[in-house]
Amino acid sequence: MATMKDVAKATGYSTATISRVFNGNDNVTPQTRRKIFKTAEKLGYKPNKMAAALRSGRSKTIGIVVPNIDSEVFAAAIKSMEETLQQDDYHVIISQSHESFEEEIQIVQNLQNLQVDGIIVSISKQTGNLDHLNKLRDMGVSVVLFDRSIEREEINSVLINNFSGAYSATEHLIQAGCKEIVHLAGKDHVGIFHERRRGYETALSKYGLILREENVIVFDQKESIGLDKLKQRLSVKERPDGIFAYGDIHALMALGMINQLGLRVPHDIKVVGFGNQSFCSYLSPGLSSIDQRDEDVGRLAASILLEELKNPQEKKVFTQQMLSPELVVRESSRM
Amino acid sequence: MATMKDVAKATGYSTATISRVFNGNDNVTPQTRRKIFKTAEKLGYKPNKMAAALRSGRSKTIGIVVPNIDSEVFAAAIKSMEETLQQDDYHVIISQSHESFEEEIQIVQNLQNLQVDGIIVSISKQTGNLDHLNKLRDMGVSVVLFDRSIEREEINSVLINNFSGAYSATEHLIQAGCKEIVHLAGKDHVGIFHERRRGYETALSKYGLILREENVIVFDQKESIGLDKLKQRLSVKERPDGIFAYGDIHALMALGMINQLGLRVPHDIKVVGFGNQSFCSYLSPGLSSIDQRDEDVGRLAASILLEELKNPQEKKVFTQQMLSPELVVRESSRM
DNA sequence: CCTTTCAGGTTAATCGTTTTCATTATTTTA
DNA sequence: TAAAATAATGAAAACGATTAACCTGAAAGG
Repeated sequence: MATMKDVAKATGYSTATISRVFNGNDNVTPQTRRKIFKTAEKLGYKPNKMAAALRSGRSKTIGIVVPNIDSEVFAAAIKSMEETLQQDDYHVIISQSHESFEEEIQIVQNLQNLQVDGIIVSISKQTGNLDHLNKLRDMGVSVVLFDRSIEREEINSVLINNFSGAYSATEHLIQAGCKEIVHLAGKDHVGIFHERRRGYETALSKYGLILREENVIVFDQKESIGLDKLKQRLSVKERPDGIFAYGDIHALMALGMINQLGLRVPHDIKVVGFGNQSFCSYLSPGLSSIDQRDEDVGRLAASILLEELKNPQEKKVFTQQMLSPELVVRESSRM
Repeated sequence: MATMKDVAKATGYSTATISRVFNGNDNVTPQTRRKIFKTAEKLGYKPNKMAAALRSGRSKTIGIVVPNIDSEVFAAAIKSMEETLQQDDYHVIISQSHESFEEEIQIVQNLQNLQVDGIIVSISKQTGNLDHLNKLRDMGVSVVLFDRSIEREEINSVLINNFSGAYSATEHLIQAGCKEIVHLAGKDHVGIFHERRRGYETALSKYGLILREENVIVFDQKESIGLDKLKQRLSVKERPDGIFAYGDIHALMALGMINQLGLRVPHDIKVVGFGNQSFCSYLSPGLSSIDQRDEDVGRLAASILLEELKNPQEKKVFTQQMLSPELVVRESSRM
């Protein structure tokens, strides 16, 4: 493998000049530049990024930390992050915390040793504080959170407005004529699920509907208890006429149960999910859902990071963006 | 940030010894080891991987190249690769080729400049030859392909047997009583789709069923033409009683159409998909499907890579693994 | 014609490790 | 007990770039 020295020797220039040529726009004559490029090409010279990273302190590498890579949310966000960062010649290193706070801390450590220039993180459900990230930030590594955060922390973040998403979903059901709406809820200690529940509750009260305890069913795809409760709730005489699920998968499970009970969607009961996963549009009836705009989130997070990397990171300045998710109406909730 | 020198100065040992301590089991007294670890801890010393990489030529980094990160197949495979590699202290760099041969070549170049120790690739649909990968291999970088490959190439690879998967899916439909089975097919120039079609055809002929041209419908979720054709095919008097789709999404679309036409699954027509995506089990009726074992594929590909990294890569020796996918039977194809 | 100025280059130190070779201390062997 | 073998450590040269600081020669200004 040819090195800078080889190119220097071959062209008669010094390595400094070679370096300038390969790093863009310093003071070099166009002719010099051309000559150097040509012989570099001929020698098959490619800059060794490790060496550059070591010397300059900038690795041109960004760490991305997510609970899990599989999961449409994170996969889609990572996709657009990679695309955005790659445009500025950054590479992307991926790690999974598996929803464990400890693993997350370990990973952040590792990434620091790897000299990443920045990291983009979606914190684990167990993450109790952001000390590990703040420490990193203090050491000059840019940090951006996405999808999940912790309130009151002064840190760059790109979130979606789970509250407003849930609110519009519920509002939409109400406007479609639903009077008795069930909410399939996530565990309440998870911030985003809590917000979704709040959105549901607020919409109900705004429209003068009564918030009934039995209409909030905590639901998890790994446990059958939620499904049982739903079945019960749908089997009473005055059964609900709308369901807002905190996730598309849960909406899908509800659809199955509805089907089993011989009810028809949307005629007897209307359903809205959350996430707008790709299968929603291929179901029939199509499942209405809240689009989380994962790719937008990813792109934005990456842009904020790039911005901070370009400009001398002024202390204590941080960006918080909250995207509004969009309701996508399909047949499952039509009047 | 503390460096090796700092630890050396603080302990009185030389950097060589520090290095030995941090790289495991060379000749160092347990006491020395302990002392060094202790002061290293105190100083907050962490080895700089960039420097180590530069000096040793080993970056402890593996590049993963996939067409797209979102897509359950790749996301799941990447997930288990990351988990496997991380156990041996390797990091994972991800790039997307967007199904473009040119991008793929570019990426492989980049990864080489990054001094990755190995790469795991799922080639793009456009990739016509493996010159770029063979070149890399010749330069001492380990290469493993997964999910997709090119016939007759002598290169490490982990694939699933698309033929046998499709065969068992079709066979299963036949054994469930289907006499007239439609195959929703992918474009035939894509290797894996071609194999699936072959599996379908072979099963038919094995069981003495006639292969009718009108029963093979090329289908793409982005075009409506396939769906139209399917509708037509299902609207005739002697309509098909089974559908084997080359993807779960396509099966899902078929289910929608079946629903629309007032037919019942599995009573009037049975359906099997391919991929066993997570939504399959939450549908009702549950969608039978071929499980591609993405996580196994990922884990295996990573293991093969690790193996090769450990042992001096003997030339011209390569491993090819073909996993058999498994049929998962659900209600959509019950008798 | 002499001094500035500045574009275009060069020199050489440096980033933080790994690793070869040499050195010293310790144990084994004959 | 001397010689040989072994174990534990050290000195210093890489690895391949970046970059601060320093040159040089020619154009420009007076």
